[in-house]
Amino acid sequence: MAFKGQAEYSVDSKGRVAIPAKMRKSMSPAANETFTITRGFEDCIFLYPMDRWSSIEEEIEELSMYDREVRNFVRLIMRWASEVSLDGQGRISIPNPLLDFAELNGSALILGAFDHIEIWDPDQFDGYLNEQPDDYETLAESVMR
Amino acid sequence: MAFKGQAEYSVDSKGRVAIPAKMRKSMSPAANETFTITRGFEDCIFLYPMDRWSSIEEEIEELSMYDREVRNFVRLIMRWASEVSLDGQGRISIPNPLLDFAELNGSALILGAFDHIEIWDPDQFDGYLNEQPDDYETLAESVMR
DNA sequence: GGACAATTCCCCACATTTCCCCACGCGGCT
DNA sequence: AGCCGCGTGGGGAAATGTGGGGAATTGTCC
Repeated sequence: MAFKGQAEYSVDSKGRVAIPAKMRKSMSPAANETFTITRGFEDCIFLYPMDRWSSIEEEIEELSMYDREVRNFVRLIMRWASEVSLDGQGRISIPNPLLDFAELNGSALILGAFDHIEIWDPDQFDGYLNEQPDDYETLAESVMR
Repeated sequence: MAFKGQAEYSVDSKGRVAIPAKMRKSMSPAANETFTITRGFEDCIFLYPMDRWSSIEEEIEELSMYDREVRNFVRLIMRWASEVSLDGQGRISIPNPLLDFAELNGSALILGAFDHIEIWDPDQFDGYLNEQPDDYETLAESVMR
């Protein structure tokens, strides 16, 4: 089941954020209430359920560490990655480095994004939207063919 | 399980550095809390769990020592290599030659890098990042196809 | 070959951080 | 109106990183 929807929740003083109940329910039991959280593209945080993440790891495993670009990429993706599990209240705690990276302070925008969940600082997301040259209709044309 | 995450820890006067608990836990028991530590690529130190290292040794074994380049490479990689084990507090001690090579003094950046752990001097790593021409998004496109 | 010095290894103790559990309040559903 | 689910906040206990001391080992010099 794909992740859908959005919510704006608070980030408490310990760096914890609630994951919307609807998204929690659309996770496979195989994920064991556990995510791999890492740096996303464009200033946000990605949250992959464990079962989905393991297929990404398989892709990375195919790469050759003797290639400079590969090393660079692996350093960037793995450096920010860590495993996080839901606590009894359905929250995760975001590691400090990622809090800084995404410039989260006080509140967070949680987005369902098909195979993963994204966490944005609300202001950063506004900025991102304004930067995009193409509107929804144009994008659909070029992406969906 | 792959190595993930980053941490900035201190290198004490005896050349000891703690390995983050999360990385220790993602090691196979077959590694027996032992690493092969050696010179890495791009001014850092590589730390391979024993079980992973033995597969690298198998790769090297396939190479022909009658090839000049092979001899050269083998000298470079094996010269710096040594076995280190975790002490009771989850630390390793870094051999002096490698401390000098990586220009470590006082603090170290520990990076999870999938099949190995990297140890950087924080300033060196900053420099490395700044040298890279491509950003994360561009790298991902070209590396992950 | 033996004694000394230096280094390495292992163990213990402390301070901080992280993790897990419990309690409250708001809102929607029955 | 009452109940249950959901997001929010805080406190206590265990785990984690840091520093230092003493014993065993190694290498060196006489």
